Amino acid sequence: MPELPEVELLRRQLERILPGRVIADFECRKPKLCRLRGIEAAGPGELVSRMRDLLVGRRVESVDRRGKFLLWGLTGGLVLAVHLKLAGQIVVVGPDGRELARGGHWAPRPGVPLPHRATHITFRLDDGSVVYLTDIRQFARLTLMPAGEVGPFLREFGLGPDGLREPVDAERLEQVFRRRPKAPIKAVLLDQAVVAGLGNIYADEVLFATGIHPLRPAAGLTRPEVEALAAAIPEILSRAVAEGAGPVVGDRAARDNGLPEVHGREGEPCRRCGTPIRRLRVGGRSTYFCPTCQPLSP
DNA sequence: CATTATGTTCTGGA
DNA sequence: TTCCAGAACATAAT
Repeated sequence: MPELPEVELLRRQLERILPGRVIADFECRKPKLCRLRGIEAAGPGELVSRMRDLLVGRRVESVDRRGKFLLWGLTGGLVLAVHLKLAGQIVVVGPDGRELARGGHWAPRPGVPLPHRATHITFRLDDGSVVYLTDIRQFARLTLMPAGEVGPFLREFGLGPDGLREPVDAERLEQVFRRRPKAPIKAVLLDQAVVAGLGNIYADEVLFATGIHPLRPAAGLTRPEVEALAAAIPEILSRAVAEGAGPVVGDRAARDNGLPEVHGREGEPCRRCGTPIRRLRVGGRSTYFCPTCQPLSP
């Protein structure tokens, strides 16, 4: 998905729109995107209608975030957890047809009329505005559950501390790293148990900022390197939020001066030393780094 | 046609 | 048994 910064930016938009609104209708054309948790199981054929019955008439009270999950607090003690995964997108259109919010990944691009053919879920609100969830790859997930289930639900994903709201503890990082003797640090940073919210782009950014080669075994990092990582993670994530995050948004000038500094810049000169940025594959993901600033041996 | 894509989970082999 | 790389998920853009 969208990584933490983009989810946070979307959360801030939704927080100005959704709270106070009542869900007037809910439609879903792809039942597999929907889940119920801690609520009496319905047959697969009844899942969407059950979910609709539970959602319609409820007021949104809050829009929270944990890692890459958006958490909509609803009246009656229910919470809707939304995960956009790789390609999910939320667009809110006001009663007058004007766009009020947009966040998530690519298709459909701005200007493409909604609902798009990949718009699988639609919420109609009591003031006439509409929330569209579009996902060209159908990986996004909506889970409706009682508020008491949120803790266990997130625990099942092994979510670690949120990369933005809690300081990252170097001590704990070191412990987690020691349990992965051979895994490259880049792969370990993608594990949401380490820091919830880091994804492929910002894992690269954090390693560049700290001068650590992505293939270094996590367990082999020195204490000062782990401390540098712990400091860099919240710093980079909050900077990304401040800059408006994401290579998809942002104009050319922002891209030249702001984040991302290495990700997606193969062949471009490193901003610090001028060496061409290189790309390799780690854990199946494209990984960008500066071979000079991020040496393989410390 | 081949490659790539901001995420997560499962499988199978070492 | 633990750990890790790769495949799978489903589709579009380049």
